[in-house]
Amino acid sequence: MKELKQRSTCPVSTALDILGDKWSLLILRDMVFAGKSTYGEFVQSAEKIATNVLADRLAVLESQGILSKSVASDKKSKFTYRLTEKGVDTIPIIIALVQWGSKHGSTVVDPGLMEELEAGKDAAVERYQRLAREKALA
Amino acid sequence: MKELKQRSTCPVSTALDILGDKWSLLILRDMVFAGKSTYGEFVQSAEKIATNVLADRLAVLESQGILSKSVASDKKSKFTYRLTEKGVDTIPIIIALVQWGSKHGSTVVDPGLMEELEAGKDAAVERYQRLAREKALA
DNA sequence: ATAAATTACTTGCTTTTTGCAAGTAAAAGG
DNA sequence: CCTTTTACTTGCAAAAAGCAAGTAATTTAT
Repeated sequence: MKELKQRSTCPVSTALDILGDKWSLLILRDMVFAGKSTYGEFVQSAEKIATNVLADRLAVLESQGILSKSVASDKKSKFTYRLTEKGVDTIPIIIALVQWGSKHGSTVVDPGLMEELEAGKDAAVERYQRLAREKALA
Repeated sequence: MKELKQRSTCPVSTALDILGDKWSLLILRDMVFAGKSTYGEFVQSAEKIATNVLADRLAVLESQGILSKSVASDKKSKFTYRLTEKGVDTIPIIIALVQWGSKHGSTVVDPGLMEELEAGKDAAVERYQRLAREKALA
């Protein structure tokens, strides 16, 4: 397991020590909103993550118990990454980022998601968490 | 001003392009929870930010309209940083990080804040946003 | 059976970001 | 004045991220 440097015992700080890099939360976003689960799918994202960085981030997220890695059902040369409960618990963070980004950035937002968020953020969070848990069991 | 590199038009991505570095959200945390407002106060945080990085982050956050800089009321060699409305809107992100960090990290959490969050997250968010707006007017 | 394609990486090198220690400069206080 | 406060800047080292290419175990196609 890769040892993590903790800057302090503040919860915000420890959360950022794990998730506060340039890519981790974008990988989690792809899992939550795009249903991605493989290395090959993550590589294809719009933001163009470098393959060595992706491999490193996946290893850290797995070692931190945020996602689990298992051999895919169809091929044994393929791996499936799924959110653990600790990973599912990051969804409120990601939703908060969606809201801030869509309000203040020059962004293109899925209208369906926007509508759902306006109708009620907590309900949206719970729905995506439920979906992620269902996937994890599949 | 400093031009920001945008990786994509996804709201999560654009939010992280601005806030997703090692220090910005910790500076905002200090403003929201510790009521800090000056360079000297930010430097003293438990996580020990380097002074050049602090200066750079403050400049970026100001140029992005997340905080405003003004001469302090007492001394003109002192500056006061305050959250703008765009900055106040980051509070839900910070609260989400507090919740995740306190649930999953080895952290020390203010019991009063924990209790308030358990009683209702939205109410806590609104209270801290109200406090930040009051400060901004002072 | 074998050659080509898929899948998930690794390796070596460059660039960017962060970290560290010291120095500067204007203003305030004694 | 002379010292302290306040907010930085500078120069260099270390760590993280970016880029292009290469490797290796399957899996599919011929």
